[in-house]
Amino acid sequence: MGANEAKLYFSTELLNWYNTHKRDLPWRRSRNPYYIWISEVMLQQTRVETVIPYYHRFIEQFPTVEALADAPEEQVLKAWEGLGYYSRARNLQAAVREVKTSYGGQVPDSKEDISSLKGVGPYTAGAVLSIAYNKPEPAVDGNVMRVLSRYFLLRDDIAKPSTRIGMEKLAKELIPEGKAGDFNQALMELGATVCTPKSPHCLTCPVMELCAGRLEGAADELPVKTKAKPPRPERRAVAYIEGAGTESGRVLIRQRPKEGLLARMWELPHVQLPETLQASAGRAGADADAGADAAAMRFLREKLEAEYGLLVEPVEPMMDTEHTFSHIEWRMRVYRCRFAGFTEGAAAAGDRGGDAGQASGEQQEKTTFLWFGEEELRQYALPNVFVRILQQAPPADSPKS
DNA sequence: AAGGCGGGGAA
DNA sequence: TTCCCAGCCTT
Repeated sequence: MGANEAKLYFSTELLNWYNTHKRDLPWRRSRNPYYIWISEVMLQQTRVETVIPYYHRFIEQFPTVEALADAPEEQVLKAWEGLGYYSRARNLQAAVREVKTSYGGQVPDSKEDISSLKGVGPYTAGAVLSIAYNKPEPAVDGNVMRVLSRYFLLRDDIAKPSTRIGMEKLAKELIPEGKAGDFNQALMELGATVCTPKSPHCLTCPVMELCAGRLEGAADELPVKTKAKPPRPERRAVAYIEGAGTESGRVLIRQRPKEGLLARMWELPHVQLPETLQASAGRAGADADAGADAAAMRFLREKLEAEYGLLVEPVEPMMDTEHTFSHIEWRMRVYRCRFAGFTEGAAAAGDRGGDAGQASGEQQEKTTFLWFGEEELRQYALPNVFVRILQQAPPADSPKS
């Protein structure tokens, strides 16, 4: 069996299989390059089932390049709330604005032009070019690398950039004449539904007869991929600050800095506890933690005042929760706090949000605080971990039992 | 080349 | 629990 024969068999059978087995996905009902692009960005590191509702809402809210380009960033971030990797949303809008101003609103159809857009890497460029324009460009993602690793018995570490380059070369050779869009999608579809990471469904695979990985009994060990480092744990004390008087029923939130983790998202104020306070905070309500809670509450109060001129009086622990990022694990304890104002020099939080100057760090950007209630729910984007806390926390004005 | 950057579903 | 998902960007 020659190598070329195995390749032709692979492409032919895969394409035939796709034509009868492809899922009916929203973005497959359109050839609009803008819609394809939106879907591809949302699908980066995110599952199809998760993306579908976001996709519908997003194209309804921003139906054209122009609509997204002209929208306030706050609104775009809100539409992305819960999807994660929020730089995708900011990069997408920046790129769409570039398309509006430099490309007359038309999504570029050349590799060079589309690759110059923010957030458009090798995969997304190939996906849009092939699916929307049927250009013979490879679109190599995790699915494709897994499928090719198994079928061609490639033991290269797919975590290495050099491996992806090789896969792209191979994938491009496999594209049947005039069928780039369908073939690339077929490759990913096979990886998503048949050639799965664990226990692949080889018996229903359209190319199992010549799959070198299966014939070698190595399908389960492929692809080779170096393990990621485990996330580093961080203990954090969160301030659940209830409003009083005209702000009754609301909770104080702040906006994160414009760069870095969860950039420009809103959240409950929180501080990382120093190592000396990290060890003991573990189980809410346990007597043994009373001292640790007292120390954590004191640290929380002092830190918020020093950093933001925010005066609070922590009252008691409310709940514990964890949130794991790719590289950090937040172990959080939420403390109910009484609001006691801002120090002189730090503007009070108002309906429109007030700037609170930071006592330390002359070059740091100012932090905006505001009272978050029912009316603000639709406007401000919060990471899921804080949405969960707010949902579980009892209403601020409800009597405690 | 390595690390930052979310969140959730599947096994 | 562990893995990894239709990846990209910065250093």
